[in-house]
Amino acid sequence: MAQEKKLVEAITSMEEDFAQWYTDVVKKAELIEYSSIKGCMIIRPYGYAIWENIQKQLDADFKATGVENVYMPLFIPESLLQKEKDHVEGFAPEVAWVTHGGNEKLQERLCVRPTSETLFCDFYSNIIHSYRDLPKLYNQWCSVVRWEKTTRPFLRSTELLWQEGHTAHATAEEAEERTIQMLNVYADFCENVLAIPMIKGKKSEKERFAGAESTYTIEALMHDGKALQSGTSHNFGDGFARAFDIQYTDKNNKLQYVHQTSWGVSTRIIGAIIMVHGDNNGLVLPPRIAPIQAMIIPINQKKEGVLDKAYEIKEKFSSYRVKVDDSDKSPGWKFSEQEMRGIPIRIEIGPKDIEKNQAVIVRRDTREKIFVSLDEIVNKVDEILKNMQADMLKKARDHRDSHTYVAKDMKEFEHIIEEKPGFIKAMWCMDEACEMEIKDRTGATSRCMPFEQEHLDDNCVCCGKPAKVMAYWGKAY
RNA sequence: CGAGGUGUGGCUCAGUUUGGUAGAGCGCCACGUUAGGGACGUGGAGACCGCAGGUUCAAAUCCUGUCACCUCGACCA
Repeated sequence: MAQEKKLVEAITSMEEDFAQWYTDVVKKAELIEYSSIKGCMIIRPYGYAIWENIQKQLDADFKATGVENVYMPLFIPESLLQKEKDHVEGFAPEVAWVTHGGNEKLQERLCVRPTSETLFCDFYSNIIHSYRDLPKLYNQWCSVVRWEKTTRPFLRSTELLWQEGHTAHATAEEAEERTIQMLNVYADFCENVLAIPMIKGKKSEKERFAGAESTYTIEALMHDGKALQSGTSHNFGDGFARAFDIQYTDKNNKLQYVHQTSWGVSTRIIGAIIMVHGDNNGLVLPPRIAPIQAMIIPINQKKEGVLDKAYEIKEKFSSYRVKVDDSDKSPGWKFSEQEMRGIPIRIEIGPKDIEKNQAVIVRRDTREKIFVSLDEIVNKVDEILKNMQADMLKKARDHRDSHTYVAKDMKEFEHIIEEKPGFIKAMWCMDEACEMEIKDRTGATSRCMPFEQEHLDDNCVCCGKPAKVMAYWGKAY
């Protein structure tokens, strides 16, 4: 990486300033434009196309498990938000309030939804009466607003696009099953489509969602060694049902509370794609999510026949997302542009190639140049896209694994945090005091208690008392 | 919300110390020549210097206030 020749001067190198690198990539790849409202970004066509691909594939995954889409209101009356105590306390500091309609002051303030649990609960309390009405498996694609103090494109914005699934079940077991099922849907999607390996696990009490009985998470490691919570799935038990009075009559004619779940991923996941796969020349998109999978770049396109050949090649790729860059820029410009935007494959076609009935294919991630006969180009591109998808996941996994450390006492823990950014695996007594102390001393938070447990030691990394669990720790976005 | 920093054509910045009425590079537009890693020439458009007051004959420059953005903390998905 360090000795790699830097071709795009417009992007600050990661090693120099990771935060600036991120901002440069986001801007130069034309994913977003800053708007005049703090924390609200304009998602440009290329950035939105990535989100649309995420939506398309995740939505199909949800529906395959029986989920249906709905749409809930943007506003929540204050009284409704107040119904579940923990929930309000968790979200009240960061909600935006509507106080006036036109010039009239409202009788009751409305909050712009920071999340829609309360709306779904209110809705469910009206439509669920019998065990025959269960389960309810609803999801909505929408945006929510959280008045954040510090914001960054995709990672933390005031308004964010996401999906929130909300389900209601007859039994606790069924709710727990659904919670884990959706977490797996997310993790599989991230690995298979986004080429981002995830640590699946349970959040500590402290990190748990406001109002939830348990929160599960998928955690990814970014290139700079910081962790990113990339999706969550919550089991609410019957807490919300009791607060909102969501009851049904069971087979024995007894009144029961429903058990609920909610789960979401947001545009934040785009931040993960950038920070896991990107390099000093810009974005690198996994082929399965890339809005453009291959860009055909004609060389000397004014020369007769070159552009025609480029379009002719494009025609061969009807089932792929392929474009021709026929703009009036120089080839070098187009190369840089293709790299900044993370387009997985570049197909160069010029007079010399046409003579030999070939094209030059260049992989975005490895920059490998491959000369291929035009007769075999579709198969070759297909093969490269598949390899690239697999290689990117492997590379990300290797990076994560080589940046995951074990700490057995606080001295080790502090040393690792100082010297080697990444995940730290450490045993924990599950006492919140230790969690707080670790945060105070190192800045690291508990990321999750992974499903895949390991016994590293008998004692808690912090207090030395008997440990109950192995947890992942790290500095997080 | 605390500490520090920055606001000047679309972008990056010079000019501010010592007030005299705004400059460069890139980008943009037109024409021509080019074309295998951000091409070149010629011509052109584009800024009431973040905003609001104040001092002064005169303010990008000095004073007061305010807003926005960035970095680092605290808080949070």
